Amino acid sequence: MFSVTAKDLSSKARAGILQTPHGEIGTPAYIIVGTSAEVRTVTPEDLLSAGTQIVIANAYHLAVREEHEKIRQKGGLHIAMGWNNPLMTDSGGFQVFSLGAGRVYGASKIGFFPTEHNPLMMPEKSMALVGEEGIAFSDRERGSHMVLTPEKSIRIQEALGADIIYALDECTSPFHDYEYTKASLDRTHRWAIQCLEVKSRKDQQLWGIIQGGYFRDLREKSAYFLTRHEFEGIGIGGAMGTSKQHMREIIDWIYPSFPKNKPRHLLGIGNPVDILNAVEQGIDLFDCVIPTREARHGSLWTTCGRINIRNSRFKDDNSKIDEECRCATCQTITRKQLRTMFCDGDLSAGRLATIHNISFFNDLMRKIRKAIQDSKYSEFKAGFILRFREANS
RNA sequence: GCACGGGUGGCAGAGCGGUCAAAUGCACUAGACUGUAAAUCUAGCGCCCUAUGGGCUACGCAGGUUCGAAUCCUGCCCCGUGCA
Repeated sequence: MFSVTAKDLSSKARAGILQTPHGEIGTPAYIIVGTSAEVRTVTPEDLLSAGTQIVIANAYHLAVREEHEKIRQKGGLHIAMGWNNPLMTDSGGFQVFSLGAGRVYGASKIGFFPTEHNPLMMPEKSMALVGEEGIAFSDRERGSHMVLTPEKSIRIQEALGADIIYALDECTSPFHDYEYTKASLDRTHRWAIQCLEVKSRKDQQLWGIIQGGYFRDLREKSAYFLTRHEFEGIGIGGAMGTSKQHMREIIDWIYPSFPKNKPRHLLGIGNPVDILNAVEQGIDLFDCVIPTREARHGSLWTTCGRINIRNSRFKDDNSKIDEECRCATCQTITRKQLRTMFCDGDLSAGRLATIHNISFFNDLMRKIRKAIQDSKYSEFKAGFILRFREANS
């Protein structure tokens, strides 16, 4: 199912091929996020022409309004989305964080947290409550309520029918102390086993997720545990500490447990620099909302750094968004034109920006693969970052 | 001509004696966004300074009342509606 095809000589970076019933994925790869069975603003044709290899949708968001049943009746996610290429679904475990601590404190997976607050002391503000059996989600505004158990998550993901599915986990946050994170980790492991036991479709790969926050022994324990069960791929999830250095350490801690022949997915990461660093640490897969969300918000990624296309300095800029980019957007429109569209509230601006950003990230991964195959990864990385940051500052 | 109603920051539109450099929305200027409750959110938006504070000029124009006026009074100039 996964094979390494090339290794960089001066780092842990590797290139490989991940096989699925809907096609192969060359790794390192970027998984484009399509939470609700669509990548916002963009068509499957757009995705393909932007070099997309694989898309990830979300079990919670598709099940909270019973959408997964309709998708099952249609014949599955591939058909419902019009995407006859590799697909992945997330279990819903991340929503413990995003609808809990993330929502209550506006926190993200990496970075500063106001540690004087502890979401455990304010459970009424959270939309996700965790118990031994599973997660209880409630949305008072929308009046929705649902319970996600390991088995339920698998059933939903089997109804959706993605090529790769995830075991239900609990994504903790840096708010949680060692004791909580440890208890949560043991629970996530029990859930992971339940998912393995309950899984019935043979055409889907089940992957497990390493948790443990920024606690070395917990991360090592989790990595050891998960890699010794029959998961076909390994996700690295949860709180990544409060700095990029912490994330780096976490990956280093768990690296010794990684089986060489299984793909490693750093969930929810990230931006180009994070990716370049993590690839060097042996990571194969990434996914993040950055390309799509930021595109809709007017942030465009280029080889010379990120730009906000709405800035007035692009008012008369007749150059391409990125001179090196070959995406459909860059072939047809200038910075000035795209800015005008954004400022006019033209909805197709979001689509054009999304096409470009997706293309940029897919292209970055393509270059990374090439550099690894040529065993010039460190050189490539240094050159890319130099240019990326130089022009951006 | 008479009678009402109204003239507020780039625009729309609150305020109707002090807490008003003036609500709110739009526009504008920046910023944020890392397993998507995000086509969203945050901040700034009269001028100047020794800038989590201080000064100056402002609510059609010109006067007046008052300790104090965008807010009250008088005249003038515009705009809308009705009646001649």
